[in-house]
Amino acid sequence: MNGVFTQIKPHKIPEEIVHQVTSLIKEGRLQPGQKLPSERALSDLFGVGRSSLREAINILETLGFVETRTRKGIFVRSVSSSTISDPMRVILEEDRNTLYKLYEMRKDLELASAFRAATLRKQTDLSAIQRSLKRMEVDAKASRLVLEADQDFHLAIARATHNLFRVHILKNMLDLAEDYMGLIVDKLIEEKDGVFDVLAQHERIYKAVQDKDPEDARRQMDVHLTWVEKKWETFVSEKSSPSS
Amino acid sequence: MNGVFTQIKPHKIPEEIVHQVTSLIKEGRLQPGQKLPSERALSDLFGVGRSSLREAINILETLGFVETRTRKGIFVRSVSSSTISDPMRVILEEDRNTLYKLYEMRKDLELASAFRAATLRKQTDLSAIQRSLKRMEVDAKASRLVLEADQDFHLAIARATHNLFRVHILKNMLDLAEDYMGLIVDKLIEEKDGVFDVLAQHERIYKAVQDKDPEDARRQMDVHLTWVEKKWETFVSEKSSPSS
DNA sequence: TTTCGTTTTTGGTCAGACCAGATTATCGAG
DNA sequence: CTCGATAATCTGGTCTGACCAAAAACGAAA
Repeated sequence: MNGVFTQIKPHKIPEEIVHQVTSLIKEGRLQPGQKLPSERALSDLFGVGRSSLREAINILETLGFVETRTRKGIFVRSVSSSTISDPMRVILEEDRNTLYKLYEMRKDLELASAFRAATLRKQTDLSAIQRSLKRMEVDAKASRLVLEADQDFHLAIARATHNLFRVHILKNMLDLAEDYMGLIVDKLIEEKDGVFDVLAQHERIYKAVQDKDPEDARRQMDVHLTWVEKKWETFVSEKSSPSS
Repeated sequence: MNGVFTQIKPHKIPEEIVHQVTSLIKEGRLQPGQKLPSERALSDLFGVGRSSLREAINILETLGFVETRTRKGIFVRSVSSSTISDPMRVILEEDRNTLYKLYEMRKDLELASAFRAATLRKQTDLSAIQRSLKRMEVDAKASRLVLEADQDFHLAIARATHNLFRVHILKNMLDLAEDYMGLIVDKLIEEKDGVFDVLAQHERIYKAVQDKDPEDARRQMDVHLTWVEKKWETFVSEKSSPSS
């Protein structure tokens, strides 16, 4: 029965206002740069108290739809890129040092994935993994960016556990990592034969999964991710103290 | 020169509050699920008017950091909520049988948590864990619901790893499980001396963490979660085929 | 101990007030 | 009639106090 019924929520006033205004903006009836009436006027127009109106404006502002300039007015923002605020992102933005915590979690997650994949993998999973290996090899030899193929591999492992949640969470973390580490992965892998080291590690993981050896799969995954971590650390420390 | 200068903005009160609260969450001083003081109390604590406080809460809510439940209070959300839990909910709603996949993931997560906690735990963490043990014992003897104390224990373990993401994601999963399993945990534990079995298992985990024995901590956590899983399975099968 | 009704608390909302800049209106000097 | 200084007005930001309805906490009766 669960999930059949839609939540009935008492429509709060600010939310209602937010809905109206965003609709107007989306329809183009409110143009970017346009100045809205004053708070007092708006609260009259909507027939609500000023506090409720202000709360609505606050929401609209943090959503990026409008911008209030003190003592000047409320303006419709031009570049209202639908920024879906993700608290994880906010935290990462404020403090880059939490990145390695994220990596730590990812590592735990992937060790477990490798372990389970080694037991649960089917033939189609193996093919998918192999395809990602091939792709990386091709990209590497063409000295092209390898990041996508790398993500493909890791996601393929997660998929081999036939657990959707695992795939979702991993994907989420990979996205976050990509956004905040940038192309660092590519950079630190590309140097010299880094790519081929990675490739070899991937292949060992694949082998263990293929051989249905959970312990080894986990170990190889550990080796791989730890290797990357080390590379990353030296890369960062070189950057921060370029004592060349 | 661009990007060198920081924007000087007249510090508006709500923004200041938002900053403080997000910092507290990031530092882990505000835990996911935790209830904040009431609006009136908070406005006193911050020394601002209730309207300013409310605007701050509104911003925090649209940013996804807190959640206000009307007439119940303001609660800290797990930072993974928006990004991770929504897709998970969809999956669960579509197919209830995926619940055990969720449990599988949780298990992986917690095994890793126990492992790391055994290394990283500090004295204060041990106290916190012990407190949750005590609480469960008291609740059990008073034959009251034990679910909260149980969650407390598992969250305390996660906290002992000093990894914000781990705590938030676990909390998220616990909430999901609670929503879709209901009070099943309590039901299947309450029968006979199930509670005290659980308590004993918890204590063994605690012991391993205290003794800084990662391998054993993981093993004990495995034993515990597998035990619960088994209980759950028999419970479900009895329910679905009540051949009494 | 349990149950049921009362009091308190909580978030949601409104009205009115004050402040300090920004805007605009006003009006006298040139 | 123009220009510029001054005053009235408007704006967003903030505070206080009040009321409502539902939830939670409390307490008395069973």
